[in-house]
Amino acid sequence: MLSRSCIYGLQAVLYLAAQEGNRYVPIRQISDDLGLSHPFLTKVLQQLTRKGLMRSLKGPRGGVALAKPPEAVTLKAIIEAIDGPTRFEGCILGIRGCGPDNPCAFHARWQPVQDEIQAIFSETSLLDLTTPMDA
Amino acid sequence: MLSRSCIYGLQAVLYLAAQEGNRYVPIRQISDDLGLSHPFLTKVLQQLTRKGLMRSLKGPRGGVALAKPPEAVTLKAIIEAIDGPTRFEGCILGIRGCGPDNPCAFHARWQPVQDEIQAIFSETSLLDLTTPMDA
DNA sequence: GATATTTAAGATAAAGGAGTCTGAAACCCA
DNA sequence: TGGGTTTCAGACTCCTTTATCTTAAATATC
Repeated sequence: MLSRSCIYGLQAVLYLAAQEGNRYVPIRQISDDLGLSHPFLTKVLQQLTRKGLMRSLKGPRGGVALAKPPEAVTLKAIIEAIDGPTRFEGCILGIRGCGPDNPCAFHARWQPVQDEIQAIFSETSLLDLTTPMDA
Repeated sequence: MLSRSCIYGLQAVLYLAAQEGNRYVPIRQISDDLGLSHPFLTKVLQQLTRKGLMRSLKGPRGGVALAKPPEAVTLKAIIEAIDGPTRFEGCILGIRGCGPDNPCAFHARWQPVQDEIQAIFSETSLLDLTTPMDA
């Protein structure tokens, strides 16, 4: 449903959001703590850095950090930066020409679910996932 | 979200469900009408035949047909036959150890959406998609 | 029975994602 | 200034999915 790259990226930014302060954290520390491949996670996080979602610093005491406060970063922003914008858009059955003008048979039933998926990713910030829900 | 194989399979069974009667339809006719690759669609439909969701007949006037009436076949059955059962299950963030006992931070928010996705695929039959919704 | 038609099955090829490796660049610290 | 640390960039490998090709098997029609 989400690519592995995307899952790694989300886990990493949630890890960063849970850190005290906003200091640089080495990718090695993140990959070790989350049990992910270090070279591959590095590749994924480079995408986030290039898109301006993270800052990075080379050298000792370097690493990666969030570019914005956790409440200003949505899951959607991370997902789109890694998987691209088309992940949850378009006709799920891939029917040619299906759209608002010419909806396929499944369109009316699926649209509400699709809207809900989009909404939950758009509205959930990293902060939401680092504080208890019943707060 | 769904594999291409799965999308092809769904389009094909919906095509069959929309046919008058339940006669055999050549895969070539389906692939031509839907604009899909014939050899690849053949491979996909073979999986459905092996799983008992379709019947097939070789030779002239042969082809494929639904094994059961359209109201007895759910989208879920098709999806599981092609993509396997794990498509919409498990933690969407791939967090280790996430489950009902030890839910991750996103679990409570995502679960209702996941349940809804499962429900719509389980409850929608091929017949539902060949008759107008407001019937 | 002969022939044309259609699916079945297996091997094979192409493409993309996942993952690794190496060297370079930047940076801190002594 | 020198050395160790860490990200960056690119090339490279591996695996799964997608797609094609070829041959065999089955069947209707003549």
